[in-house]
Amino acid sequence: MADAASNLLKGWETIEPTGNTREKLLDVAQELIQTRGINAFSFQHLSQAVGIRKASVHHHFATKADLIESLMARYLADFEGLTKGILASKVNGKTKLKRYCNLFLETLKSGKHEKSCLCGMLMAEVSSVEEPVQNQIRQFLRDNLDVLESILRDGSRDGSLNVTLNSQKSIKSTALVVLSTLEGGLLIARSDHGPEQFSGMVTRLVALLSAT
Amino acid sequence: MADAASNLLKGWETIEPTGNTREKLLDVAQELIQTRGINAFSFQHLSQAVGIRKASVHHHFATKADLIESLMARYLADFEGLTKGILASKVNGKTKLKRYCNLFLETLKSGKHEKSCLCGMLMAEVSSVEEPVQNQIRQFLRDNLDVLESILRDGSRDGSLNVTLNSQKSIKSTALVVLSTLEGGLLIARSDHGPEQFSGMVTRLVALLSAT
DNA sequence: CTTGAGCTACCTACCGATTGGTAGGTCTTG
DNA sequence: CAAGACCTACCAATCGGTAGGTAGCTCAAG
Repeated sequence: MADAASNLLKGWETIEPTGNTREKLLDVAQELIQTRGINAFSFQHLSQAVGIRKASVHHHFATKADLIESLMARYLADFEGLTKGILASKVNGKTKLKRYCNLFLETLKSGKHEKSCLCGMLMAEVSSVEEPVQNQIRQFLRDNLDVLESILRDGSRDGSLNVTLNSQKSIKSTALVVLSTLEGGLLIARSDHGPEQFSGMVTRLVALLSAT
Repeated sequence: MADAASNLLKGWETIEPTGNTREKLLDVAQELIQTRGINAFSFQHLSQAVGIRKASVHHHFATKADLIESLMARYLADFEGLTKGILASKVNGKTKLKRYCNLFLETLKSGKHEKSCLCGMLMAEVSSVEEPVQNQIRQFLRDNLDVLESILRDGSRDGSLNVTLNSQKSIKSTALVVLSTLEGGLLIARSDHGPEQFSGMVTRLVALLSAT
């Protein structure tokens, strides 16, 4: 590592298309935040993991707030793509609900260490993020509650889920129960008995909402 | 249950609580962790809030890990007292469940800023705490799941709650769903629409588990 | 074809502030 | 006088961030 000069020269031969470093920084930052949290990761860790110097990270993201905002924007877009895929699939509501829950399970299982939802981690440390990111968090919640509401409505219509639809408030509350369960379940499973525990919980949650 | 404070002492001749400074330190630390998280509070903040110097905090708690361990020990004991009171009360299971959920609502509403569950915050930042505290977290989870299981069993017996009891695994999973919902709901409500939102979610959760 | 301005991406070296923690002294009280 | 509680003064490490420089690429003007 001491011969940074030769690293520099040899590095350029195998340089890849621009934009790659920035994405890699976001990838590592996301993994670090999902495993450790926002206040337990630093530009130092980030730079070491990616293989560039700390100051170079600032070239891509001026401040930590900028980094997190960019990261959340990407996360929101990714999640929206995944949920749209589920909503568009031609299966009944119960199956859609299962698939939606599996997004969280996959998050927990992916990577070397057990990860939580990025937005869940930011919610826990919400007092440490700037206002733009707080708005992004609320956006994530609104998006997901809308998706869940849609799924619950589908399931109620096709008879696979049992949700009382007479009250507009009721279905929104049910969506909130589901999202809360998934977010809380991730945190608990990560500290306790891992993906298996989470998976069992999801099964029970879906059963609670299923038609008898 | 062993008092963690006595672990710091060679002998156990000083069981009696020392001056209230120590308790005040724990109070402030708990409030800071519940609002900001473990990595966003420092001995500096703590000393300023209590009105003593930073070095004096170290007189009461040698390290940050010691502080958190003592804090969690107190929290576990407090929570156990509260839940025992609920379990012992002569009301039906559904009412017990409502009262249990209200413990979390009260946590959210208490204090100047909106607070989450201490254990929920530690779960989010679990990678930043030492092994003894990780064990305390798991203890908290086990205690609460046992309490919930007991409540659900009561409600099933007296007919106020509708939980399929044929499977031992089912009732444990249901307890986990409830705890996850409460922990996740605290985080969401704190970032979104506050105690009202949480309260509405709890109402829906109880309804989902109620006898038709 | 060459030159050089301007760009991106990265670097070394530094900044003040804050972190958790320690050494050692002072004051009070039983 | 012993011990608990609190103090001042310090430490190395790390934090987010900045200043200023360099290597390679692109592209237009001479």
